[in-house]
Amino acid sequence: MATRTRRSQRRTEALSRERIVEAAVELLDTAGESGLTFRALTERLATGPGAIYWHVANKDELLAAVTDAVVAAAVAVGRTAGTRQSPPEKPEPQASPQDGIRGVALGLFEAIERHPWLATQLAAQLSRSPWGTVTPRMFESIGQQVRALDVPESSWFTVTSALVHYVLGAAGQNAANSASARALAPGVDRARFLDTVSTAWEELDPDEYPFTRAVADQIRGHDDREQFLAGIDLVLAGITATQRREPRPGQE
Amino acid sequence: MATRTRRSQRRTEALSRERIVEAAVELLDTAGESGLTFRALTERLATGPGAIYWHVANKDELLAAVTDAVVAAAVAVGRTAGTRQSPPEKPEPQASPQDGIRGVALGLFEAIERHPWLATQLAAQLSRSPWGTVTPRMFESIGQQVRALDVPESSWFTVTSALVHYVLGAAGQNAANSASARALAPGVDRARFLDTVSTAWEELDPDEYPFTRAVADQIRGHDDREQFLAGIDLVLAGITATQRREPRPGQE
DNA sequence: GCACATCTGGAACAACATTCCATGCTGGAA
DNA sequence: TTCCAGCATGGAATGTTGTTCCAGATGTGC
Repeated sequence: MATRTRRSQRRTEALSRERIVEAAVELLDTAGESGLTFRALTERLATGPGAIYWHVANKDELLAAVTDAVVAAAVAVGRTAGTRQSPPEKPEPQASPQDGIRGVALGLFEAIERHPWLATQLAAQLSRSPWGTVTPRMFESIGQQVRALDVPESSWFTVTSALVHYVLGAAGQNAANSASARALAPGVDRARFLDTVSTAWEELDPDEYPFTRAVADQIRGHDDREQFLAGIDLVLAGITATQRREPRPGQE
Repeated sequence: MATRTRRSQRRTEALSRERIVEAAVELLDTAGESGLTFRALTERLATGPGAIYWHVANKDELLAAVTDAVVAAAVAVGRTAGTRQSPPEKPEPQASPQDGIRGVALGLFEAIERHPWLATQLAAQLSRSPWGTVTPRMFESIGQQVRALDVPESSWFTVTSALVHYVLGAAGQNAANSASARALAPGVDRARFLDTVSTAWEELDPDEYPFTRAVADQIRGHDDREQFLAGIDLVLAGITATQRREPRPGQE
């Protein structure tokens, strides 16, 4: 607790909204959602609550800013078609729109994997102000790729919404997996964790859960990322299937 | 505040886990997520904290129980193919699996619409214990319909996951809409709310948000439920498109 | 060198989840 | 009936949280 060097540090590393957000992200990553408290923040930034409250209105606004910052970085990475830190000289010469969508989706997927708290926060932020700054960000990144498909403009909104919603739901669930896999077995491979889940599902009531028991074994070998992309491809296939036909099918 | 009749009521309406969960749901519905406090619970149940803690371990467990109860009711309704309170005598004679899936999805959709806090809680519960009691419930309801499609067994898990994930993401987002529409304009129609959002999107930076600005106008007339089902149909179309082909397409 | 708005941090406060414990109640045994 | 064991209860007390208040420090205009 460096209490004596504060005055000389004052303007050397001045407090700013960005520094607060940065510290909050680190706290969330290391200590989890319950680890982000104003007291921990003041200690980490060697300051007092008043200083923080001068830059952010309250905890909700801080969480919103944190979520927005991480999402912004995620879709920025995703926009370069999914390869992490690709050299910006030739940004994917003839990447298909499908690959672009996979890239953005994977960017969000990996962001949630890196920051497990992001799943909950995304849901919370979308509930609090659904049309805030985070929704347009994802909407824009995916929508730009949708526009590159041969989808009629009247369907842009619906199609993009479907993709965004799938990404949100899937990434959230998969982030939860990796989070508890990490918590349950820090060093052990996730195979052990998946095996536990699979066994638990196999022991469900046969009358109530026949289907879940039947697919329980498929959990064991599965790869989160592959399955996530398989879902994306499912939606993409649905898009091309329903948008390419001439006027409309008589009955589904 | 009936403080005097407590002793005679003691065993008349005994405290139970179910009564606590029921009261918690009502509190969440009327006062929002922040309205569910142990103090409010004790007042509503005319008891003390110790009595509640005798039945539930802590707030997290209470929230898990509450979420599970609401989800269980939702998929039970959805399983009867989407029509609310249909007479149980003839439960949908020749309903297609597609309609079954739409029914279960709509059941969850409407549950989140009725209980706006459910979206956040679902995300939180899935993050805390992803393979708890709520995931198998949704998985089973949708999976039983997937099995009725002509999908090969090897794809059951992937296909069902994709559907569940879309439902979670879409229902969460749409619940957020109706929630803030209600909060913003209690009596006014949601057209006014959608108009506000649309205008906000039209005023975004043209360089950063060209697509979002382009589709902003499509927000105005759109119906949450229709769009939700359109997304479901998109995934269903993708399923039939990719699963009906004989062995496998050479390249996507 | 002086005043001003900007910025800081410590102390104080209300609300919260949770724990503790003395007391009440109920169903069965004497 | 009377008693007792143990399930069940509710009020008081505790520690932590988000948030507010305010006296003072800091750097910038004169």
